[in-house]
Amino acid sequence: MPELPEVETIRRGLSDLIVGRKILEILTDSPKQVQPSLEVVKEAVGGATIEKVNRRAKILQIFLDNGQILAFHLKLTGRLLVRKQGAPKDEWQHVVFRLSDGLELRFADARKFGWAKLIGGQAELEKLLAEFGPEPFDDLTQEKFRQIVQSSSRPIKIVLMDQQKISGVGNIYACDALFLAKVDPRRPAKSLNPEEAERLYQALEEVLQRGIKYRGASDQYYLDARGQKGAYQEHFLVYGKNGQPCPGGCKGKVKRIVVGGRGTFFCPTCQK
DNA sequence: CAATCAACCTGGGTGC
DNA sequence: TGCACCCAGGTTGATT
Repeated sequence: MPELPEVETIRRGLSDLIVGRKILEILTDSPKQVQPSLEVVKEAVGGATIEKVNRRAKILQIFLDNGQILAFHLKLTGRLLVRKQGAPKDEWQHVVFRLSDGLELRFADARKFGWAKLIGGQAELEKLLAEFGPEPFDDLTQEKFRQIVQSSSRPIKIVLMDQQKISGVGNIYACDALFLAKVDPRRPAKSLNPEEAERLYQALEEVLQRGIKYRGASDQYYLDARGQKGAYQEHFLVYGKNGQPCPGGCKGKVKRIVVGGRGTFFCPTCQK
């Protein structure tokens, strides 16, 4: 999916484009993706005005003036696009929120794994978000990171991507952070010494920051709220670079292995 | 408790 | 062209 940098880029776009607009109607050909049900959501959000757009972990939240919240998870291939009414239909467009001022918020999703969920209020939202670990750039301090790393014997890459331990990190940024920190993705997390843990913490924040700076990675499906591609894919360190020369200049090649069932890219020479 | 795997669905790429 | 097969930014739930 969209990982933290992609979801954050979408959030910023949505914040600029849809705050202050009213939701008029919802149209869908994929009602399963609208929860708890299309009827309930239609009833709850119809006529409500959008007040703000937040992000926590990989979840976007659209706050409405009636106290309810629309939460979205884009999973692997979800897009949230703001278009003018009448603009050409978007690829894989499945849920359309008709807005005031002739706009539409379109939820497109090739694989239909993503969802839009109605949240009744602040308490329910907090309950949903409580299952996520600390947020990079916020409450994920270096000290907290070190504790998380020390408390698991699972492969470090799995721990980085475990949303209950740390929020927002997916496959791309986990691979690149581990390369930047020169840590082998298969290492048991608790085997990292304090110096390695600190290096990985810095590397993680660095690659996430780059992701945001380049407005996300448009490997295949990701687009921002305006339908624009990001550019981080042009700056991948090792992600997707199987067989290519190590970007660290060690004369080795990037290798693809499987860790926890996910394709994992790393340099066996540089990453110890 | 941890590891593994299937499932949710669809599309793109590759090789025969 | 067709078809089989593999891979995919995520997460959940069942099984071992």
